[in-house]
Amino acid sequence: MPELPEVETVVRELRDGLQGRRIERMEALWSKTFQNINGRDVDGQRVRAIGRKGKYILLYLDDQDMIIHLRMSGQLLFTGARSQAPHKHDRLIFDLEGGERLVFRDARKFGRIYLVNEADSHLAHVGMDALDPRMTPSHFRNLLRQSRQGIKAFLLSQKGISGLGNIYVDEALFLAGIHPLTRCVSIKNPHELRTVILGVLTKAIDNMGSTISDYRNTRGNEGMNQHYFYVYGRQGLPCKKCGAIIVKARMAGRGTHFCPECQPEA
DNA sequence: CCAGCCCCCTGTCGGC
DNA sequence: TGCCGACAGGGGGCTG
Repeated sequence: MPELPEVETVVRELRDGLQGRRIERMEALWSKTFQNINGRDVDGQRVRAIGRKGKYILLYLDDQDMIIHLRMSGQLLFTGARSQAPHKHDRLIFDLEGGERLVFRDARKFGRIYLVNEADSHLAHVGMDALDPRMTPSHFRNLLRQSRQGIKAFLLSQKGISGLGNIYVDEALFLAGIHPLTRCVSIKNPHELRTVILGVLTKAIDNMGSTISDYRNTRGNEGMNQHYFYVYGRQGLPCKKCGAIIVKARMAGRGTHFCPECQPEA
């Protein structure tokens, strides 16, 4: 479900509603969700700071770091009253000081929450965040030079650059006029692709993310960016640039949407 | 190294 | 209506 813009939207809301507050008690309703690496517990700890790397949410607690990945259907929701019974899909409950409650809801049970000593070292294998200022034009160009993968597979891999998923890869490649199977090395204008990626992600953040079915922000609201897609989910409809019919095909293991005219095969 | 599977799960939708 | 397969914003593991 959530890619960088959806995760960033949630992170900004958590900075508002969770940062600086104490977790009085955590309750696990589905044991697989919570992966406790070092065996300690979070009860009584304060959330000192909140960060993000790619699609990972980082909670810096007093003594440990918590890493949250929503995967396909995970949601973090402020639900208010503690008296109400848990929702069918609630996997983890955080009772916060002051009486409010933060719930991790996840229909498909793919989401994971890790308690680790240091988040940053734990995520060292994840590529640089797409919006990191160090993702300069020359750095991005070098990443493309070093990979022999197709561009869609590379951007989805989270190696080198992290945060893009199936929606925003398809949208960015369309706007850059690049066929999804183009080899990274063969991309003529990496600078332009990087610029397009930044534009696609920041516009989606401005629109509070994209909701296809499951994504909600921490208040349970849908995003708005799904109303502005060029290709994602638009198979069979005319291209907004040239009028050709948008095609959906399986590429890099995922449903892939593109315009055969605007994104010719290399 | 890379592409292509499978798996982890549940819900939804289209076809018959 | 009901059943059944395909598919879904992700990612880890395995094989060829």
